[in-house]
Amino acid sequence: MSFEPHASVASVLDADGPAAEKAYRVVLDAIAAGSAPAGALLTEGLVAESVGMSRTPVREAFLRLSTEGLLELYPKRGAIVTAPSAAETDELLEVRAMFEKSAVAWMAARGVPDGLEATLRGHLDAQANAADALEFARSDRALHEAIVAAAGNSIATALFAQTGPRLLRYWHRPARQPEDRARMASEHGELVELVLAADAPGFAAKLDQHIEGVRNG
Amino acid sequence: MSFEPHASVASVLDADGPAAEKAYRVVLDAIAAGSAPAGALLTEGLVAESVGMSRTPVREAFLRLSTEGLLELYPKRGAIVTAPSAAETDELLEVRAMFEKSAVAWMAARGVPDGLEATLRGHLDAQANAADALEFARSDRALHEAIVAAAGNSIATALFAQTGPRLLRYWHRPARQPEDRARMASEHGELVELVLAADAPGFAAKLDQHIEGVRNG
DNA sequence: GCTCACACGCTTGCATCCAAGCTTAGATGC
DNA sequence: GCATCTAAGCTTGGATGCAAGCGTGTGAGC
Repeated sequence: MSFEPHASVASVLDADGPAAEKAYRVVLDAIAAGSAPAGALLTEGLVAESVGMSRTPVREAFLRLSTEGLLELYPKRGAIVTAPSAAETDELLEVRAMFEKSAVAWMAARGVPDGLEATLRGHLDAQANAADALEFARSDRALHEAIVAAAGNSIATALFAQTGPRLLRYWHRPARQPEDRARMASEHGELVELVLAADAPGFAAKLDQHIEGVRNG
Repeated sequence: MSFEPHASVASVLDADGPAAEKAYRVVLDAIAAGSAPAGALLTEGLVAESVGMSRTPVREAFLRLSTEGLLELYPKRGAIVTAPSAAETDELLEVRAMFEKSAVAWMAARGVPDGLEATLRGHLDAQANAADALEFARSDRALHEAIVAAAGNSIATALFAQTGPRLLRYWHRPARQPEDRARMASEHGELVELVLAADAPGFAAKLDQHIEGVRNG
Protein backbone atom coordinates (compact mmCIF):
# COMPACT_ATOMS: atom_id res chain seq x y z
CA MET A 1 0.00 0.00 0.00
CA SER A 2 2.00 3.00 -1.23
CA PHE A 3 -0.04 6.02 -0.34
CA GLU A 4 0.67 9.17 -2.24
CA PRO A 5 -1.47 12.19 -1.42
CA HIS A 6 -2.84 14.20 -4.28
CA ALA A 7 -1.62 17.76 -4.70
CA SER A 8 -3.92 19.79 -2.51
CA VAL A 9 -2.71 23.02 -4.02
CA ALA A 10 -3.24 22.16 -7.65
CA SER A 11 -1.15 23.68 -10.35
CA VAL A 12 -2.79 26.49 -12.19
CA LEU A 13 -2.54 24.68 -15.47
CA ASP A 14 -3.77 21.21 -14.68
CA ALA A 15 -6.42 21.15 -17.39
CA ASP A 16 -9.93 20.64 -16.08
CA GLY A 17 -9.19 17.79 -13.73
CA PRO A 18 -11.68 17.57 -10.89
CA ALA A 19 -14.80 19.64 -11.29
CA ALA A 20 -14.25 21.34 -7.95
CA GLU A 21 -10.88 22.61 -9.13
CA LYS A 22 -12.37 23.87 -12.33
CA ALA A 23 -15.10 25.71 -10.45
CA TYR A 24 -12.48 27.24 -8.18
CA ARG A 25 -10.40 28.45 -11.08
CA VAL A 26 -13.36 29.86 -12.97
CA VAL A 27 -14.55 31.93 -10.03
CA LEU A 28 -11.04 33.05 -9.13
CA ASP A 29 -10.37 34.11 -12.71
CA ALA A 30 -13.67 35.97 -12.80
CA ILE A 31 -12.70 37.87 -9.68
CA ALA A 32 -9.17 38.57 -10.89
CA ALA A 33 -10.32 39.68 -14.31
CA GLY A 34 -13.02 41.88 -12.87
CA SER A 35 -16.04 40.20 -14.42
CA ALA A 36 -17.09 39.44 -10.85
CA PRO A 37 -16.37 42.82 -9.25
CA ALA A 38 -16.23 43.53 -5.55
CA GLY A 39 -19.69 43.47 -4.04
CA ALA A 40 -21.11 41.17 -6.70
CA LEU A 41 -23.51 38.55 -5.43
CA LEU A 42 -22.69 35.05 -6.60
CA THR A 43 -24.86 32.02 -6.04
CA GLU A 44 -23.89 28.39 -6.27
CA GLY A 45 -26.63 27.68 -8.74
CA LEU A 46 -25.65 30.48 -11.04
CA VAL A 47 -22.00 29.45 -11.21
CA ALA A 48 -22.92 25.79 -11.51
CA GLU A 49 -25.14 26.46 -14.48
CA SER A 50 -22.65 28.72 -16.22
CA VAL A 51 -19.83 26.20 -15.81
CA GLY A 52 -22.03 23.27 -16.64
CA MET A 53 -21.84 21.23 -13.47
CA SER A 54 -23.88 20.63 -10.34
CA ARG A 55 -23.82 22.79 -7.25
CA THR A 56 -21.76 20.32 -5.23
CA PRO A 57 -18.29 21.12 -6.61
CA VAL A 58 -19.16 24.81 -6.77
CA ARG A 59 -19.97 24.72 -3.11
CA GLU A 60 -16.54 23.27 -2.42
CA ALA A 61 -14.93 26.06 -4.42
CA PHE A 62 -16.91 28.70 -2.53
CA LEU A 63 -15.73 27.35 0.79
CA ARG A 64 -12.13 27.51 -0.31
CA LEU A 65 -12.48 31.02 -1.70
CA SER A 66 -14.05 31.99 1.58
CA THR A 67 -11.07 30.85 3.63
CA GLU A 68 -8.83 32.66 1.18
CA GLY A 69 -10.74 35.83 1.85
CA LEU A 70 -12.14 36.39 -1.62
CA LEU A 71 -15.74 35.52 -0.86
CA GLU A 72 -17.93 36.16 2.11
CA LEU A 73 -20.60 33.52 2.59
CA TYR A 74 -24.00 34.52 3.85
CA PRO A 75 -26.08 31.53 4.95
CA LYS A 76 -29.18 31.02 2.86
CA ARG A 77 -28.47 34.18 0.94
CA GLY A 78 -25.42 33.80 -1.24
CA ALA A 79 -21.79 34.82 -1.54
CA ILE A 80 -20.41 38.29 -2.05
CA VAL A 81 -17.08 39.12 -3.62
CA THR A 82 -15.08 40.93 -0.96
CA ALA A 83 -14.00 44.49 -1.57
CA PRO A 84 -10.29 45.30 -1.49
CA SER A 85 -9.95 48.00 1.12
CA ALA A 86 -6.92 50.04 2.06
CA ALA A 87 -6.90 48.43 5.49
CA GLU A 88 -6.93 44.97 3.99
CA THR A 89 -4.12 45.85 1.62
CA ASP A 90 -2.01 46.92 4.56
CA GLU A 91 -2.77 43.74 6.45
CA LEU A 92 -1.95 41.62 3.44
CA LEU A 93 1.36 43.31 2.78
CA GLU A 94 2.23 43.15 6.45
CA VAL A 95 1.54 39.44 6.65
CA ARG A 96 3.37 38.60 3.46
CA ALA A 97 6.37 40.63 4.58
CA MET A 98 6.36 38.70 7.84
CA PHE A 99 6.52 35.40 5.99
CA GLU A 100 9.25 36.46 3.60
CA LYS A 101 11.46 38.04 6.21
CA SER A 102 11.17 34.94 8.37
CA ALA A 103 11.91 32.74 5.39
CA VAL A 104 15.15 34.56 4.66
CA ALA A 105 16.08 34.45 8.32
CA TRP A 106 15.49 30.70 8.39
CA MET A 107 17.58 30.31 5.28
CA ALA A 108 20.37 32.21 6.97
CA ALA A 109 20.32 29.56 9.67
CA ARG A 110 19.68 26.48 7.55
CA GLY A 111 21.33 27.39 4.28
CA VAL A 112 20.02 28.19 0.84
CA PRO A 113 18.80 25.09 -1.04
CA ASP A 114 20.47 24.05 -4.28
CA GLY A 115 18.79 25.23 -7.41
CA LEU A 116 17.10 28.17 -5.77
CA GLU A 117 19.02 30.65 -7.84
CA ALA A 118 17.89 29.08 -11.09
CA THR A 119 14.30 28.94 -9.88
CA LEU A 120 14.18 32.54 -8.78
CA ARG A 121 15.89 33.80 -11.92
CA GLY A 122 13.36 31.89 -13.97
CA HIS A 123 10.53 33.69 -12.23
CA LEU A 124 12.30 37.01 -12.66
CA ASP A 125 12.61 36.40 -16.37
CA ALA A 126 8.97 35.44 -16.62
CA GLN A 127 8.14 38.66 -14.86
CA ALA A 128 10.29 40.77 -17.11
CA ASN A 129 8.66 39.24 -20.18
CA ALA A 130 5.11 39.36 -18.88
CA ALA A 131 2.75 40.55 -21.58
CA ASP A 132 0.12 42.07 -19.33
CA ALA A 133 -0.41 43.04 -15.73
CA LEU A 134 -2.26 39.88 -14.79
CA GLU A 135 0.50 37.67 -16.13
CA PHE A 136 2.97 39.83 -14.25
CA ALA A 137 0.98 39.36 -11.08
CA ARG A 138 0.99 35.60 -11.50
CA SER A 139 4.75 35.31 -11.94
CA ASP A 140 5.24 37.75 -9.08
CA ARG A 141 3.17 35.53 -6.88
CA ALA A 142 5.18 32.51 -7.99
CA LEU A 143 8.43 34.29 -7.19
CA HIS A 144 7.39 35.20 -3.67
CA GLU A 145 6.02 31.73 -3.02
CA ALA A 146 9.29 30.23 -4.19
CA ILE A 147 11.19 32.36 -1.71
CA VAL A 148 9.06 31.22 1.19
CA ALA A 149 9.09 27.60 0.02
CA ALA A 150 12.89 27.67 -0.10
CA ALA A 151 13.00 28.07 3.65
CA GLY A 152 11.83 24.49 3.95
CA ASN A 153 8.94 24.98 6.33
CA SER A 154 5.98 23.30 4.70
CA ILE A 155 3.43 24.73 7.11
CA ALA A 156 4.61 28.26 6.46
CA THR A 157 4.63 27.56 2.74
CA ALA A 158 1.04 26.33 2.77
CA LEU A 159 -0.22 29.25 4.84
CA PHE A 160 1.59 31.76 2.70
CA ALA A 161 0.11 30.23 -0.42
CA GLN A 162 -3.35 30.92 0.96
CA THR A 163 -2.69 34.64 0.80
CA GLY A 164 -1.75 34.45 -2.88
CA PRO A 165 -5.17 34.55 -4.49
CA ARG A 166 -6.01 37.83 -2.80
CA LEU A 167 -3.13 39.50 -4.59
CA LEU A 168 -4.65 38.86 -7.98
CA ARG A 169 -7.30 41.39 -7.05
CA TYR A 170 -4.85 44.17 -6.42
CA TRP A 171 -1.93 43.75 -8.66
CA HIS A 172 -3.07 44.87 -12.01
CA ARG A 173 -3.25 48.29 -10.51
CA PRO A 174 0.35 49.02 -9.46
CA ALA A 175 1.76 47.11 -12.42
CA ARG A 176 -0.50 48.57 -15.03
CA GLN A 177 2.12 50.38 -17.06
CA PRO A 178 4.99 48.44 -18.66
CA GLU A 179 7.53 50.86 -17.17
CA ASP A 180 6.09 50.25 -13.70
CA ARG A 181 6.50 46.56 -14.24
CA ALA A 182 10.08 47.07 -15.37
CA ARG A 183 10.87 49.07 -12.25
CA MET A 184 9.28 46.46 -10.02
CA ALA A 185 11.12 43.66 -11.76
CA SER A 186 14.36 45.47 -11.13
CA GLU A 187 13.54 45.90 -7.46
CA HIS A 188 12.67 42.25 -7.28
CA GLY A 189 16.04 41.48 -8.76
CA GLU A 190 17.74 43.25 -5.89
CA LEU A 191 15.58 41.40 -3.41
CA VAL A 192 16.48 38.10 -5.01
CA GLU A 193 20.16 38.87 -4.61
CA LEU A 194 19.67 39.41 -0.90
CA VAL A 195 17.68 36.19 -0.64
CA LEU A 196 20.41 34.20 -2.33
CA ALA A 197 22.95 35.77 0.00
CA ALA A 198 20.67 34.86 2.92
CA ASP A 199 21.12 38.42 4.16
CA ALA A 200 18.16 38.62 6.51
CA PRO A 201 18.58 42.18 7.79
CA GLY A 202 19.39 43.52 4.34
CA PHE A 203 16.41 41.75 2.86
CA ALA A 204 14.09 43.02 5.57
CA ALA A 205 15.16 46.60 5.03
CA LYS A 206 14.91 46.39 1.27
CA LEU A 207 11.54 44.71 1.44
CA ASP A 208 10.11 47.41 3.68
CA GLN A 209 11.36 49.98 1.27
CA HIS A 210 9.92 48.06 -1.68
CA ILE A 211 6.53 47.69 -0.03
CA GLU A 212 6.45 51.35 0.84
CA GLY A 213 7.05 52.13 -2.80
CA VAL A 214 4.28 49.79 -3.92
CA ARG A 215 1.83 51.23 -1.43
CA ASN A 216 2.44 54.79 -2.47
CA GLY A 217 2.75 53.95 -6.15
CA MET B 1 -30.04 44.81 3.07
CA SER B 2 -27.84 44.55 6.18
CA PHE B 3 -25.46 41.74 5.49
CA GLU B 4 -23.76 40.17 8.44
CA PRO B 5 -21.40 37.30 7.72
CA HIS B 6 -21.62 34.26 9.90
CA ALA B 7 -18.66 33.39 12.08
CA SER B 8 -16.42 31.29 9.86
CA VAL B 9 -14.32 30.19 12.78
CA ALA B 10 -17.04 28.91 15.01
CA SER B 11 -16.70 28.88 18.74
CA VAL B 12 -15.87 25.56 20.24
CA LEU B 13 -19.02 25.51 22.30
CA ASP B 14 -21.68 26.54 19.84
CA ALA B 15 -23.92 23.55 20.53
CA ASP B 16 -24.57 21.40 17.49
CA GLY B 17 -25.46 24.15 15.07
CA PRO B 18 -24.77 23.21 11.49
CA ALA B 19 -24.12 19.55 10.88
CA ALA B 20 -20.83 20.32 9.16
CA GLU B 21 -19.56 22.02 12.29
CA LYS B 22 -20.63 19.10 14.40
CA ALA B 23 -18.85 16.66 12.12
CA TYR B 24 -15.73 18.80 12.27
CA ARG B 25 -15.76 18.90 16.04
CA VAL B 26 -16.40 15.21 16.40
CA VAL B 27 -13.49 14.23 14.19
CA LEU B 28 -11.19 16.81 15.75
CA ASP B 29 -12.08 15.60 19.23
CA ALA B 30 -11.48 12.03 18.16
CA ILE B 31 -8.03 12.94 16.92
CA ALA B 32 -7.21 15.02 19.98
CA ALA B 33 -8.44 12.38 22.40
CA GLY B 34 -6.60 9.64 20.61
CA SER B 35 -9.54 7.51 19.59
CA ALA B 36 -8.52 8.25 16.01
CA PRO B 37 -4.76 7.74 16.30
CA ALA B 38 -2.19 8.78 13.76
CA GLY B 39 -2.32 6.57 10.72
CA ALA B 40 -5.95 5.61 11.24
CA LEU B 41 -8.02 5.40 8.08
CA LEU B 42 -11.26 7.36 8.25
CA THR B 43 -13.97 7.26 5.63
CA GLU B 44 -16.77 9.72 5.09
CA GLY B 45 -19.36 7.00 5.30
CA LEU B 46 -18.06 5.66 8.58
CA VAL B 47 -18.04 9.03 10.29
CA ALA B 48 -21.39 9.96 8.81
CA GLU B 49 -23.01 6.85 10.17
CA SER B 50 -21.46 7.16 13.61
CA VAL B 51 -22.55 10.78 13.95
CA GLY B 52 -25.93 10.14 12.39
CA MET B 53 -25.81 12.37 9.36
CA SER B 54 -25.17 12.08 5.65
CA ARG B 55 -21.79 12.15 3.99
CA THR B 56 -22.18 15.70 2.71
CA PRO B 57 -21.33 17.62 5.90
CA VAL B 58 -18.68 15.08 6.79
CA ARG B 59 -17.01 15.71 3.47
CA GLU B 60 -16.91 19.41 4.30
CA ALA B 61 -15.31 18.68 7.65
CA PHE B 62 -12.71 16.45 6.01
CA LEU B 63 -11.71 19.20 3.61
CA ARG B 64 -11.24 21.64 6.44
CA LEU B 65 -9.25 19.19 8.52
CA SER B 66 -7.11 18.57 5.48
CA THR B 67 -6.17 22.24 5.09
CA GLU B 68 -5.46 22.31 8.81
CA GLY B 69 -3.03 19.47 8.35
CA LEU B 70 -4.79 16.89 10.48
CA LEU B 71 -6.02 14.68 7.67
CA GLU B 72 -4.48 13.64 4.42
CA LEU B 73 -7.04 12.92 1.74
CA TYR B 74 -6.45 10.12 -0.72
CA PRO B 75 -8.81 10.24 -3.67
CA LYS B 76 -11.11 7.26 -3.89
CA ARG B 77 -9.41 5.69 -0.92
CA GLY B 78 -10.10 7.57 2.24
CA ALA B 79 -8.51 9.92 4.74
CA ILE B 80 -5.63 9.18 7.03
CA VAL B 81 -4.92 10.91 10.32
CA THR B 82 -1.52 12.55 9.93
CA ALA B 83 1.29 11.47 12.19
CA PRO B 84 2.93 14.09 14.40
CA SER B 85 6.59 13.94 13.49
CA ALA B 86 9.50 15.71 15.09
CA ALA B 87 10.04 17.68 11.90
CA GLU B 88 6.46 18.84 11.87
CA THR B 89 6.60 19.84 15.50
CA ASP B 90 9.58 22.03 14.73
CA GLU B 91 7.85 23.60 11.78
CA LEU B 92 4.74 24.26 13.79
CA LEU B 93 6.58 25.88 16.67
CA GLU B 94 8.65 27.90 14.24
CA VAL B 95 5.59 29.23 12.45
CA ARG B 96 3.68 30.01 15.59
CA ALA B 97 6.67 31.81 17.04
CA MET B 98 6.88 33.87 13.86
CA PHE B 99 3.28 34.97 14.24
CA GLU B 100 3.54 35.81 17.90
CA LYS B 101 6.79 37.72 17.63
CA SER B 102 5.37 39.73 14.76
CA ALA B 103 2.18 40.36 16.68
CA VAL B 104 4.07 41.84 19.60
CA ALA B 105 6.20 43.90 17.25
CA TRP B 106 3.07 45.26 15.60
CA MET B 107 1.61 46.08 18.97
CA ALA B 108 4.77 47.96 19.83
CA ALA B 109 4.07 50.14 16.81
CA ARG B 110 0.30 50.39 17.06
CA GLY B 111 -0.30 50.15 20.78
CA VAL B 112 -1.85 47.52 23.00
CA PRO B 113 -5.65 47.39 22.73
CA ASP B 114 -7.81 48.11 25.74
CA GLY B 115 -8.96 45.12 27.66
CA LEU B 116 -6.16 42.90 26.50
CA GLU B 117 -4.78 42.52 29.99
CA ALA B 118 -8.08 41.25 31.34
CA THR B 119 -8.47 38.86 28.43
CA LEU B 120 -5.00 37.39 28.77
CA ARG B 121 -5.24 37.08 32.53
CA GLY B 122 -8.52 35.26 32.10
CA HIS B 123 -6.87 32.72 29.86
CA LEU B 124 -3.98 32.39 32.28
CA ASP B 125 -6.39 31.65 35.10
CA ALA B 126 -8.21 29.11 33.00
CA GLN B 127 -4.88 27.50 32.30
CA ALA B 128 -3.85 27.43 35.93
CA ASN B 129 -7.15 25.81 36.88
CA ALA B 130 -7.26 23.33 34.00
CA ALA B 131 -8.36 19.95 35.23
CA ASP B 132 -6.63 17.86 32.62
CA ALA B 133 -4.04 18.20 29.90
CA LEU B 134 -6.55 18.57 27.09
CA GLU B 135 -8.34 21.39 28.83
CA PHE B 136 -4.98 22.99 29.47
CA ALA B 137 -4.14 22.70 25.79
CA ARG B 138 -7.38 24.40 24.83
CA SER B 139 -6.89 27.40 27.07
CA ASP B 140 -3.27 27.59 25.98
CA ARG B 141 -4.39 27.76 22.40
CA ALA B 142 -6.90 30.46 23.29
CA LEU B 143 -4.21 32.49 25.04
CA HIS B 144 -1.86 32.43 22.09
CA GLU B 145 -4.65 33.23 19.66
CA ALA B 146 -5.65 36.19 21.80
CA ILE B 147 -2.12 37.53 21.63
CA VAL B 148 -2.03 37.37 17.87
CA ALA B 149 -5.54 38.74 17.55
CA ALA B 150 -4.59 41.72 19.70
CA ALA B 151 -2.22 42.91 17.01
CA GLY B 152 -5.24 43.82 14.94
CA ASN B 153 -4.31 42.08 11.71
CA SER B 154 -7.29 39.95 10.80
CA ILE B 155 -5.51 38.04 8.06
CA ALA B 156 -2.71 37.06 10.40
CA THR B 157 -5.25 36.12 13.03
CA ALA B 158 -7.14 33.84 10.68
CA LEU B 159 -4.01 32.13 9.39
CA PHE B 160 -2.68 31.64 12.88
CA ALA B 161 -5.96 30.11 13.98
CA GLN B 162 -5.54 27.46 11.30
CA THR B 163 -2.47 26.15 13.06
CA GLY B 164 -4.33 25.75 16.32
CA PRO B 165 -6.01 22.38 15.79
CA ARG B 166 -2.68 20.70 15.13
CA LEU B 167 -1.57 21.57 18.63
CA LEU B 168 -4.28 19.50 20.22
CA ARG B 169 -2.45 16.47 18.93
CA TYR B 170 0.76 17.29 20.72
CA TRP B 171 -0.02 19.05 23.89
CA HIS B 172 -1.20 16.39 26.19
CA ARG B 173 2.34 15.15 26.11
CA PRO B 174 4.35 18.07 27.52
CA ALA B 175 1.56 19.07 29.89
CA ARG B 176 0.76 15.65 31.19
CA GLN B 177 1.79 16.20 34.79
CA PRO B 178 0.11 18.90 36.89
CA GLU B 179 3.52 20.28 37.94
CA ASP B 180 4.53 20.61 34.28
CA ARG B 181 1.36 22.55 33.64
CA ALA B 182 2.08 24.78 36.60
CA ARG B 183 5.57 25.53 35.31
CA MET B 184 4.27 26.28 31.84
CA ALA B 185 1.54 28.52 33.20
CA SER B 186 4.17 30.46 35.09
CA GLU B 187 6.28 30.86 31.97
CA HIS B 188 3.21 31.99 30.12
CA GLY B 189 2.67 34.57 32.81
CA GLU B 190 6.06 36.06 32.11
CA LEU B 191 5.36 36.08 28.41
CA VAL B 192 2.06 37.85 28.98
CA GLU B 193 3.85 40.56 30.92
CA LEU B 194 6.15 41.19 27.98
CA VAL B 195 3.19 41.25 25.61
CA LEU B 196 1.38 43.81 27.71
CA ALA B 197 4.54 45.90 27.81
CA ALA B 198 4.80 45.52 24.03
CA ASP B 199 8.44 44.60 24.53
CA ALA B 200 9.12 42.93 21.20
CA PRO B 201 12.78 41.98 21.67
CA GLY B 202 12.20 40.78 25.21
CA PHE B 203 9.22 38.73 24.15
CA ALA B 204 11.11 37.20 21.26
CA ALA B 205 13.97 36.12 23.47
CA LYS B 206 11.73 34.73 26.16
CA LEU B 207 9.59 32.90 23.62
CA ASP B 208 12.60 31.23 22.06
CA GLN B 209 13.70 30.13 25.49
CA HIS B 210 10.20 28.90 26.33
CA ILE B 211 9.94 26.92 23.11
CA GLU B 212 13.33 25.39 23.66
CA GLY B 213 12.14 24.23 27.05
CA VAL B 214 8.96 22.76 25.60
CA ARG B 215 10.82 20.96 22.87
CA ASN B 216 13.27 19.36 25.24
CA GLY B 217 10.66 18.77 27.93
C1' DG C 1 3.39 -23.96 -6.04
C1' DC C 2 3.52 -19.60 -8.62
C1' DT C 3 1.81 -15.87 -11.72
C1' DC C 4 -1.56 -13.28 -13.85
C1' DA C 5 -6.27 -11.78 -14.89
C1' DC C 6 -10.69 -10.73 -13.53
C1' DA C 7 -14.33 -9.57 -10.61
C1' DC C 8 -16.09 -7.90 -6.36
C1' DG C 9 -16.32 -4.64 -2.61
C1' DC C 10 -14.87 -0.60 -1.00
C1' DT C 11 -14.07 4.31 -1.51
C1' DT C 12 -14.83 9.08 -3.23
C1' DG C 13 -16.82 12.59 -6.75
C1' DC C 14 -20.58 14.42 -8.50
C1' DA C 15 -25.65 14.84 -9.69
C1' DT C 16 -30.08 15.19 -8.08
C1' DC C 17 -33.67 15.84 -4.75
C1' DC C 18 -35.84 17.65 -0.59
C1' DA C 19 -36.41 20.74 3.42
C1' DA C 20 -35.84 24.97 5.78
C1' DG C 21 -34.62 29.95 6.10
C1' DC C 22 -34.50 34.69 4.24
C1' DT C 23 -36.26 38.41 1.31
C1' DT C 24 -39.51 40.63 -0.90
C1' DA C 25 -43.63 41.79 -3.22
C1' DG C 26 -48.42 41.96 -2.98
C1' DA C 27 -52.85 41.62 -0.62
C1' DT C 28 -55.50 43.07 3.34
C1' DG C 29 -57.17 45.83 7.02
C1' DC C 30 -57.32 50.33 8.90
C1' DG D 1 -52.22 56.44 2.06
C1' DC D 2 -49.91 53.41 5.48
C1' DA D 3 -48.77 49.49 8.42
C1' DT D 4 -49.09 44.59 8.75
C1' DC D 5 -49.59 40.03 7.41
C1' DT D 6 -49.00 36.47 4.08
C1' DA D 7 -47.33 33.88 0.43
C1' DA D 8 -44.19 33.03 -3.28
C1' DG D 9 -39.55 32.79 -5.05
C1' DC D 10 -35.11 32.91 -4.15
C1' DT D 11 -31.13 30.95 -1.51
C1' DT D 12 -28.26 27.39 1.03
C1' DG D 13 -27.83 22.94 3.93
C1' DG D 14 -28.24 18.39 3.90
C1' DA D 15 -29.87 13.65 2.17
C1' DT D 16 -29.91 10.42 -1.31
C1' DG D 17 -28.62 8.14 -5.64
C1' DC D 18 -25.40 6.90 -9.14
C1' DA D 19 -21.02 6.18 -11.60
C1' DA D 20 -16.18 5.66 -11.74
C1' DG D 21 -11.63 4.61 -9.58
C1' DC D 22 -8.70 1.83 -6.52
C1' DG D 23 -7.37 -2.36 -3.80
C1' DT D 24 -7.82 -6.85 -2.79
C1' DG D 25 -8.88 -11.49 -3.10
C1' DT D 26 -10.01 -15.41 -5.83
C1' DG D 27 -9.52 -18.58 -9.41
C1' DA D 28 -7.69 -20.08 -13.86
C1' DG D 29 -3.70 -21.28 -16.27
C1' DC D 30 0.96 -22.88 -16.31
